[in-house]
Amino acid sequence: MEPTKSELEILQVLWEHGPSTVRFVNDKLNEEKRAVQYSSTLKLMQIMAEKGIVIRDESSMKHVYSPAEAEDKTKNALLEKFVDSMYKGSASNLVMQLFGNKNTSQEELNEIKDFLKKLDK
Amino acid sequence: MEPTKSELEILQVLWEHGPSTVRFVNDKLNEEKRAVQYSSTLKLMQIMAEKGIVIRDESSMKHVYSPAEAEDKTKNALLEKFVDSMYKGSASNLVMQLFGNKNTSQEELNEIKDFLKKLDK
DNA sequence: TTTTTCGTACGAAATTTTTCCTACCTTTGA
DNA sequence: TCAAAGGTAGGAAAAATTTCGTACGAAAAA
Repeated sequence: MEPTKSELEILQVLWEHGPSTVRFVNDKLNEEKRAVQYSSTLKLMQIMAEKGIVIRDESSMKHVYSPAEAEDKTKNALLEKFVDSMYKGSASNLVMQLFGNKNTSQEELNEIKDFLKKLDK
Repeated sequence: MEPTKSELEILQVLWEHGPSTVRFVNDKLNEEKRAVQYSSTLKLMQIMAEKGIVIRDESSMKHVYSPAEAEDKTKNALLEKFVDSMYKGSASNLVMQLFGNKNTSQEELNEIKDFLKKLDK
């Protein structure tokens, strides 16, 4: 299913740090993103568990949550949706946009070029 | 400002077809996306005008709406946000994900190659 | 002229998403 | 033992987004 904006933030913590408790995720959000109450994070993660976006291990009192799907799979789906809606499905258009964007560093651009060259072999 | 999901759909019609009336946009949405009432599209476009996302020409009775910002500028901003949140700001990671995905075709790759050649000149 | 069609304005409802209060249970430590 | 700290559950409210009914005016057609 489709994670909402806030749900995505939580997924990102789980991706980065692995299976986590609500307390841990909430702390990270407060450190890295924005102020949010513990009970809000709890509620959201409960909803995500209901939706099947995350899996909850209840064996210990402190429930441990993990992403239900692999990071890559979810990201691919979101990326594809983004490309579809923003670039009519054309990945090359997206890349061209990236190269036209002055915020993309030269270093990044070189990495991309190298990567594409290798792919071509 | 940040367009919402529905607002983005409207922007896309405006980008593709140029300055348009509500009627026109609503027709396109119904053809290309999903059923939606005229008054809903009208309301949304009015809100977008208030927010400054689009500009409204009221000189004729049929108001004509255009995007307030260039398509590229808006898309760059959204792309950057996407890269930041999903790939920690690494555009090359995004590209790798894109082409690690089996759905991206050889044709797409060739387009990019051509594009890069031209860039190099 | 009169009716019908097509436009905008606006308020309010519906839906989705987010936030947090409160109750209550378990564990910890004084 | 028993208070304090820390956990979950659940409901409800708040906020954001989306949808649409209705009123009303202008233009076009009959």
